[in-house]
Formats: sequence, C-alpha cells, structure tokens
Amino acid sequence: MDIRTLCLGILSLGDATGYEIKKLVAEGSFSFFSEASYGSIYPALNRLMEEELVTCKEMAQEKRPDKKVYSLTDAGREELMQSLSRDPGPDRNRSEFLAALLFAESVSPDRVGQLINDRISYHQEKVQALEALLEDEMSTASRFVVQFGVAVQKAACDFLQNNRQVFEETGVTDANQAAL
Amino acid sequence: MDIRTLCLGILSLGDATGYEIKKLVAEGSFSFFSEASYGSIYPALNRLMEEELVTCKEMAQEKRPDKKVYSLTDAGREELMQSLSRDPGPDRNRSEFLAALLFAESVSPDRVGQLINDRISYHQEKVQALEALLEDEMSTASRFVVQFGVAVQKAACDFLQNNRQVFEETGVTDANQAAL
DNA sequence: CAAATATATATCAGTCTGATACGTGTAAGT
DNA sequence: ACTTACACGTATCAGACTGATATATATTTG
Repeated sequence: MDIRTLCLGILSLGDATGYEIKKLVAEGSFSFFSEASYGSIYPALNRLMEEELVTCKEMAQEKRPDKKVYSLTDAGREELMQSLSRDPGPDRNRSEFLAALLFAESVSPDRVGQLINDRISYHQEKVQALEALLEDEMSTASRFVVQFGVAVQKAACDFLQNNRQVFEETGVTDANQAAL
Repeated sequence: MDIRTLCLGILSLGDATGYEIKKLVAEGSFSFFSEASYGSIYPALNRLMEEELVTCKEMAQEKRPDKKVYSLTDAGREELMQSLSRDPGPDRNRSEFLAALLFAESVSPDRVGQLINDRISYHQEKVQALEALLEDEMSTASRFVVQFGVAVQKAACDFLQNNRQVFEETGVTDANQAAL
C-alpha cells in the first residue's frame, strides 16, 4: 500500500494533520503493519489536494505553528474504496535480527545467545505497547488488528524461548542434532 | 539491513551470482525476512567490487550469457563482521491486508469475510512453502530461521480462524461486543 | 535554569522497488 | 509442428520512500 492510499485510509477514520498521521503510523494501531516518514506524508497530502481527493483547513493557532487539517472529499472516499476493492498485496516482513542470526552463526557463536536475549525483550516490549493500546476504546477492526499483532509477537517470543537451545550445544555433530 | 550487507552475508555462505542472490532472497530461507530487487543487487555488487570487499570470476558459458560469480574477500568478511556486531534494527512489517481490514470495515462489511478467507489461504501456502524448504539439508541457523517463519505464519493463521467471528455479527452493539 | 521533548510543516540526498529491456534454451500446451 | 511460457543471466531507470535535517515555539523534566 502506497503512502497516498494509507493517508486516504487514515483520513477516512477522521480528519487529521500530517503530523497526526505520522504519529498514528509510528505509535498507534497502525504501527504494527505500516510505516511512513514525513518525507512521504507531506508530498502525498499535497498531491491528494491537487487531485481534489482531500480538502484542507488551515487552522491558525496561537503560540503554535499553523495546523493544516485534512479531510476526505467524496471523490477521495470513492478512490479509497477503489483501492480497497483490489486484492491486498503480500506481506513484507523484514528482520535484521533473523539475517544477523543466519550470518553470525559461523562467525561468532557467542553472539547468538545475546542476540536472542535482546530479541525476546524486544518482542515483550512490543506486546506491552500493543496491550497498552487495547486499554483505550477503539473500533472492532482496530482491536482485531492490534490483537493480531499481540498474537504474532507472542508467537515469535515463544518460539525463541522454546527453540534457542539448538544453538547452545557447541560443536554439536549432525548425529547429535538429529537425536534432539 | 541494506542490500549491500545482505549481499555480503549471502556471499559469506557461499559464492553466488547476482541472479542466484535474487533467487535466494525471493524463494529461499531468506524469503521470510528480506527482499531485494535486481535494481539494488547489481549496483550493490558493483560497489562491493570497487570497495574490494568481493571479487568476481567471469564464467563464459556456452549457449548462456556469461556468469559473474562473486566471492567474499577477507576485507569483505571483516566488513560483514563489523556490520553484524551492531545491534540489529527493529523489524519492519508491512501488511496491506491489515490496512485493508481497518479501512474496509465501515465501507463494505461483506468484504471482510472474503479478505479473511483469502488471508488464511495465504498463510497456509506460506507455511507449506517454508515446510518444503525444511526437507532439504540446511545449517542449524537456517533451519531455526525457517522454523521461526513457520511458527509466526501458523500463529497468524490461527488468530484469523479463532477471531474472525468478531466481524460476523452484523449490527452488533458495544454492549454485545463487551459480552463476547 | 538548561536540556529535552512535543507540536507542526517542509525539503533532500541517497536507497530501493517494480518494470522493462535484451538475448538464448528448454519445457509445456495446443 | 508451432507457439507460448518459463528459466537463465545481466542491466538500467523513473518513481517511491527513508532518515536526517532545518525551522520555530511551548512545555516538561532534571
């Protein structure tokens, strides 16, 4: 999903500024499955303005920079529905951790234990952050998505805890490995 | 992890051509956690050549275009170890499916069931593809990574099967939802 | 009282994707 | 027999996106 469509989707849930969109994507219910930088959000909003898929109200604020609050137009809502009617593309999962694990094994066996410890903490923190989100009110769909995130993070965590011992026996032979 | 480091890592496991690196990343043990296009792999290999972190043997082939088989140099191995000694960055998970679910709810309730059905199939296919990989011989680390992928895909699949009913009761009230 | 954090918009070099081009061999479909 | 698709293999490029940075002020924290 390109950032343009992501912005349309977020605006379909309520008016927002570019800054708020960025926060939602970085910390909110969206954080588990999407990312976007200012460098993509602001140009996307400008383009959506040109295409008249959103409108913008400039809100002068005392003691704050002006806000630009964007709202979806009917054409924007239509465009979003068109996008969502197409089948969603495949997931894209990137993990430096898994890459490091694969490449580090032969290079530095001791590093693996530390890497896994850190990763278990990482997943536990993710779970906590997502569960904190669940305490607020949210739509059925948002709750589903956040709970999905929790389930996946917990599965990752459990796998690491239950399978880390395969790295712990040093100089293990193939025969020994087969026996485990 | 940038593509340059990814190439170094793959070459640390054995010599390869650009084409083979692309295949590994798209279909092999790496497919679960990384991606790379020709448009990033070939320039990365050229740059690694300039930096003398890899060497290249041009293999003339009859009835085939010439192959360029790349190998890691000692400096390349050192550079890889430097990269792996840094803490791995956070995971990056993008899912058009989850985004569509969030945005589609209010727009077209019927679409949700179809979306979830398709997604369950998607995860089941991923599991099968990963389990097929496990039938080949591979290093402890590779096996761990692929099994990690299986665990996560299965968790995603299970969550969808066990929780999809939250979307099925149409016109559900908040009170009803709380009771479930 | 200083430093860090939050609000808010905006730009840009560098990286990466997805598509495309080119050329050949072999397998599958009709 | 013929044509269409796929596998091998290198390479480029427009457009999208990231991560860092700039600018400016208010509030919170140490």
